[in-house]
Amino acid sequence: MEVLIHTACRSSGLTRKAAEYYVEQQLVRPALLENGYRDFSEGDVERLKKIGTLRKLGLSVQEIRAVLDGEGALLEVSRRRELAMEGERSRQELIRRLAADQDWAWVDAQLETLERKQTILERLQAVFPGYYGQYISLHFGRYLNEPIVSEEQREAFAAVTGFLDSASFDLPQELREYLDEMTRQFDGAFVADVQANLEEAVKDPAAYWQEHQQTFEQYLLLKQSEAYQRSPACRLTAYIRRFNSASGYNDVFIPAMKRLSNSYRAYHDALERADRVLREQCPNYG
Amino acid sequence: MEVLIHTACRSSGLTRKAAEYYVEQQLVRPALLENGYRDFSEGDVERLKKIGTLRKLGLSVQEIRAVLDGEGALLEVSRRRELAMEGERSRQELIRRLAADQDWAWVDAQLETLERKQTILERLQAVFPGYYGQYISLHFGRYLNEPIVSEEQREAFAAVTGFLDSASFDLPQELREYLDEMTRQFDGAFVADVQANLEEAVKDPAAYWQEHQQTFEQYLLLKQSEAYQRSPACRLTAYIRRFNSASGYNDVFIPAMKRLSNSYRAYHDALERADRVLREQCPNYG
DNA sequence: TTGCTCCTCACGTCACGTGAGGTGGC
DNA sequence: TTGCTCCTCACGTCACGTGAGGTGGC
Repeated sequence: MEVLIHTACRSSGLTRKAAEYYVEQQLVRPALLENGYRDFSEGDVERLKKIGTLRKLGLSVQEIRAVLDGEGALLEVSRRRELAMEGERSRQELIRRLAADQDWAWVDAQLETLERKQTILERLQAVFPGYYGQYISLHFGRYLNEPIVSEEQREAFAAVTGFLDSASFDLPQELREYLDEMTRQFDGAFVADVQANLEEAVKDPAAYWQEHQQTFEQYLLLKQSEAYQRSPACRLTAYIRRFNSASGYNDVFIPAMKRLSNSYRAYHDALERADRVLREQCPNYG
Repeated sequence: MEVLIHTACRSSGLTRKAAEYYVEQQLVRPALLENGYRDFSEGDVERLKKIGTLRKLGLSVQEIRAVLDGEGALLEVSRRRELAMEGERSRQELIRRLAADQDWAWVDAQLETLERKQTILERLQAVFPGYYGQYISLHFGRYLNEPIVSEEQREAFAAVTGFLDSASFDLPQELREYLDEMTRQFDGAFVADVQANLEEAVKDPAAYWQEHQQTFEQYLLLKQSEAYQRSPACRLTAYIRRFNSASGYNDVFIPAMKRLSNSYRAYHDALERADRVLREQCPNYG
């Protein structure tokens, strides 16, 4: 029995025009009968249902296309939207402020800072895939809320975006999957936690070392084990290390970030001090 | 000296096409020179700047029109967007869940609930103005996360939207301003606070009464003072009381909410019990 | 033949961007 | 006259909604 468009729409919950549009966009490809009528298979109707759900969730037809023929796509969509919503939240806050005190100049300045931040975070997410990219952009996002006041900062911003536009972090498939697996639980709360921990460590590295000495030593021991040497974790670390030194991440991106953002410079300097302390306390650390 | 479009754009930060569009939409009305060229006054350029800012904040041209010729409009925009973002957040959460466990049917059910909730909240905000509307919709929003399973609930939903579509809460200008003033600090955190307080009171009204007896008694005393009787607060309370009994709020809306949402019924029953207890403890309460 | 479904255009939406083609000013 | 600015169409965008006009099936 043929399933014509009316029936297909009733069982998928779409309108006729919507279904026709998805057919035109080749999201579904119903069979064509001799008289020109479309015949929707059961699979077609299932696809229409999913399309409807994804549209209600706010995905574009392009995004739906990607989701329907690849699992991982939904994750990338989710990351992009998370970033967009972050921007929306900031803008909403600015609207409230503007309504309260009518300070147009201040709002303009904030908007400019916000736009720079979003530019950098978008590119970071484009370079670093999956949850790892999300982690990276949450990490740097914290230091991108300052206005640009000097020429040096303007130049640093150009250097940052220049680097990010040309960088490519192409993990081999196997490591990409491993990384996705490892970072699956990197949501906002988790990252905030890591960040807090890191800040504590950086602030008073000696005390942190005292408290977590055991954990550290176990970790270093693990790193020297043969099992670790053969593990994907080890290959991933090696890949990232190579990327950092070969791509310009260490020599171009990080220095530019330090020039762009005072708070990032402060953080990074503290990190380096902490690193030196750890090396002193723990000779086989590096 | 005339200011032609190129100059006006440079000093407002817009593109020529954007500025032309705003002129076409009558957001600015530059003078027309004999040769057909547009001449932008200083005021026009100021308006263009503001338009640019508001567009970057995400307002539509319609909304900008309202903001440019009435102060309060920005507040209404802010409320609408707050509601929309609330929906966005929920949808984002659903995307994450879908990516994690692929449970399409569950997501569909959540989307349906979400849509009903948004429908009701939108109308609530349309009926009740300003921060007061925001408070009301935050209050009821908490009880609108349940799926519809029975016919009675379906009917109750229709009754709720029917009521909200026809209700009108037109405060006299003077009371409207007073209400806006009073509720200016009703943000999310404040409402959560009030809600928590209320829940505590409702759970164990006797204990709550013990603890806050003084405050209550002062409040009741105040209400009997002559100053209060002449205050806008008193007139506002009277207006709301009249609205509640005359519009169908008490007789249609609240009963329908109780049929629609189990959690609201539970809350409301507890509230009534608490009310009875208070009346017993405190004879001149009602 | 009558109603109902199906089909394919065509036009509108929103805030512009991207030209094209023509005129004014120096 | 040359180059630059100004003007006003016209068309495209995204995911459909709203018809219009014509055909197929019972």
